[in-house]
Amino acid sequence: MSCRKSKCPAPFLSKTYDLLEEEREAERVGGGKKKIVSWNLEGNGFVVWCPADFSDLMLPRYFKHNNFSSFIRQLNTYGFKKTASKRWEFQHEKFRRGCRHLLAEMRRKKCQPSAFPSYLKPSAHHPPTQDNKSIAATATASEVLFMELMEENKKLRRERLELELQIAHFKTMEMKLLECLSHPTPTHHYPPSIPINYLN
Amino acid sequence: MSCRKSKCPAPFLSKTYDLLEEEREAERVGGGKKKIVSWNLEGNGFVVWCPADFSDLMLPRYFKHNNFSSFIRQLNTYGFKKTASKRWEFQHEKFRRGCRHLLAEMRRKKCQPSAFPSYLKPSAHHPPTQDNKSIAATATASEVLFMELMEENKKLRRERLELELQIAHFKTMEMKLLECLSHPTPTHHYPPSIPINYLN
DNA sequence: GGGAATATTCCC
DNA sequence: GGGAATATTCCC
Repeated sequence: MSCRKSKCPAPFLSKTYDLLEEEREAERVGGGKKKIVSWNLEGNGFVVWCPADFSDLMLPRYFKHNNFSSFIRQLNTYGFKKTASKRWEFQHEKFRRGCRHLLAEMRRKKCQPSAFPSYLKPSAHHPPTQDNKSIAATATASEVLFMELMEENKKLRRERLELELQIAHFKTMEMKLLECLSHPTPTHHYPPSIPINYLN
Repeated sequence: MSCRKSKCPAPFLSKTYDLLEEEREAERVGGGKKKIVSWNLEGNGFVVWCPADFSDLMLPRYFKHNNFSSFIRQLNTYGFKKTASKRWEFQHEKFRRGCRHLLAEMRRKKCQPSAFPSYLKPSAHHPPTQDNKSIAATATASEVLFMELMEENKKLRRERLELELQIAHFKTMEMKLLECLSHPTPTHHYPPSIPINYLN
């Protein structure tokens, strides 16, 4: 148990909180600019309004990367939940506007103990051994069904996240392209950052 | 066992090797400047001649930090030995000038796996949960769980379909917009079929 | 969304 | 020099 843990919140949490406060202040004084990220209305969570700008402009100032998915990985590690289907809103019981002191109570998830021992979970990394073949043989049909459902569930969540990320990319591109069309220049070039690979 | 591990060396090793080769090349063509880091005479190790410049100028170009001690921590992790008392010289059996292929054989030191699963080890981070208090749930409880899983599964499939449809729309729009950009007309109108609602 | 490998930091 | 926590990446 490190001394740091008992006193101060994990750097990830402080930084995320700082970043929201900074944006709030910037909005208060500067106004005008479009919102990139902010506390939600109730102050019990936050919304990343523009993942592209958030990743490019804010992440590198607080973290050692500019990957939205790495940021999300951290949120999950600390137990945040995505709480809206159509926007990037995240909540955690202890993550509230005005309650910086609660951050110190938030805990990183460890690999949590599963009801099913790991050798029963299907995985490419655990080729069947003599041991778990015979154990699996004793599993009831409903247990097998249950595990299959769990696997499919996991897969679906994964796929959803991937699709959502793709959509975020599209939205960004879309805006850039519309920008180009609404401010025409004599010679047109393609905007530089179009991930053409999404087009087929 | 990840696919990466069998084929290519750890990023840390490639980057350290690259950095030495880059310096060697720079010295060959440019000459003049004082040496910051280089292979040793025998080519079976390397020397950081100027840790300050090395940290400020080279580390950030290859890694996500500029701390000499983090670099050394990595060297130790991969089994390098400090081989001189008065200068920062490091050697590893498989790290030799001209032998990039040997890097793939170098292995990170592991913290050796414990015989006990992590959830059996005493830890402040694992307060007993409903799950692990009664692994053998009652028939009704597991039935409820099962139904919940099925429901969530159905919801996820629905969501996935929706997201995929959105993406299909985006792809179509994308092509239309690119079309517009590549055949400019004197007066620009927005193409008619852009679902603006996707943009916020 | 999360497991697991690697990277970085912190601390002894 | 290395154990261990946290951060970042990669992959399912």
